[in-house]
Amino acid sequence: MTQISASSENPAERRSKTRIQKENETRILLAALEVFSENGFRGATLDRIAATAKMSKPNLLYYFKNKEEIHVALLTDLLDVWLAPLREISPHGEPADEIGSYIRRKLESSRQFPRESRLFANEMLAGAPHIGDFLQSELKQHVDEKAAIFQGGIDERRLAPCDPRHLLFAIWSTTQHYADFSVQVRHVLGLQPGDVSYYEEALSMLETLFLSRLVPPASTD
Amino acid sequence: MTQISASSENPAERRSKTRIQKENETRILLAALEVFSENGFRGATLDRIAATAKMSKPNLLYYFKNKEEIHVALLTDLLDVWLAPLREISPHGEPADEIGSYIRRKLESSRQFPRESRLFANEMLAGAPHIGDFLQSELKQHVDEKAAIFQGGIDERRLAPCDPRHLLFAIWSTTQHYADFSVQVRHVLGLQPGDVSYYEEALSMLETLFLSRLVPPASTD
DNA sequence: TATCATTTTTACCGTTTGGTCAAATCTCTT
DNA sequence: AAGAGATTTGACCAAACGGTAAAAATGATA
Repeated sequence: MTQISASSENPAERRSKTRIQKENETRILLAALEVFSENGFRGATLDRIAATAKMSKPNLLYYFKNKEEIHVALLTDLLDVWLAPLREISPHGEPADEIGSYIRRKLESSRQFPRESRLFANEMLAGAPHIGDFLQSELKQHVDEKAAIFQGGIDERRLAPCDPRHLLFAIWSTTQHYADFSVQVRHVLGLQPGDVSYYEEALSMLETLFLSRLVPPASTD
Repeated sequence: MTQISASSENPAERRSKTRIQKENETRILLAALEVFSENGFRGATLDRIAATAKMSKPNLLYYFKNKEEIHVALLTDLLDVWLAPLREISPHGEPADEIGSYIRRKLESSRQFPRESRLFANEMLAGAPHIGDFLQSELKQHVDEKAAIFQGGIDERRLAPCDPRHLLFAIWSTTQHYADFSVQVRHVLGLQPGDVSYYEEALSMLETLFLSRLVPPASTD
């Protein structure tokens, strides 16, 4: 009895992935992340990705049908990573606590996934051609929801009056900066290329800025 | 990778520039700014730059001897723009005032020169292959100098204890975010593509964050 | 171990890319 | 109006690019 095999041309469509397939797709996505995050979509080449993955270009194209499909696969994975810290903001906690833990999660995410962060940044700089829909719908919804939480905190005078969406922008920018602009950070701090020891100072700074206060009240000496 | 240094041969080096030469160089740099800031160095093509400048490619290469020279010319101009707001920080003012006016200058710079900001961001994401030297020397020097001013403010208890260099990072990231991630900002706020009306809200948020305080002291109800 | 599906390689294709060259055109000065 | 120099163009090139086809090699399994 011949088993009805998954009618397939593209390995990605087959029912169950083989060991080799899983390994190679992982290798390709890892290499692609490296290349796309440095050079953006247009600046990346299949040759470089293939070389980074130590694989021939046709072999790579056996697993992904074209350059864009690799990019989309990466972005899809990325959006989950990007949203995860935001999702955890709770409507029940003290606003200040929620902000603090959100900052810690976002900063940790920058440290753990700097290439993902740069991939995202590259997509933004290019005008978000692939994830515009996500930004308009899913992200906006999440932001509106979490902004409402903070607005509640403002109404209760547990937070200073401000636009909570811009508060989120401030958290995003300051935390992502340490991944996206890590070259600048290291050069300015006089650190070696691989050194990421600045993350502790960064957290300290951001906690002072967001949770405590930077400028003390004017003294009346 | 070639770093910035003053050396060229082409018509750019001739004693005095003709009217046409000045006009065309301006047109080229403007077009190149558009293209490089969206796609980065590797993602940009001479064909697109030439098309944007409404000029044939060989004509373009009559004024700049290659792609890299255009990029370097842009970056050189850019660094002045980037540094200008920082230079103005005075050691004589109240730290809070200096921070406030620096934020306003940086934010205004983001509004006025969003493409320059994105060009800079692209260069960072790519690992600063062309301006690594600038970051390590000139920028670091400026930062150390201005950080010392803020450190003085901290010692006098006019600023909360923090690493002033990270304070600068926070200012850079929050202000530049509105230029670099403007697509995201607009999508989240539900604004139209060309709309930059969010800059007023942005300033208000940043003044609250940096100069006032976000989280009020715990009340003792 | 024979068989079949999966994986990899080799050789290639058409297009785009960065860049050159010489001829043609234009502009400015005299 | 002519000549010199500046500018522009069209025709071209080699390399890099995204991608394809088919054969060869490998792996899994009965």
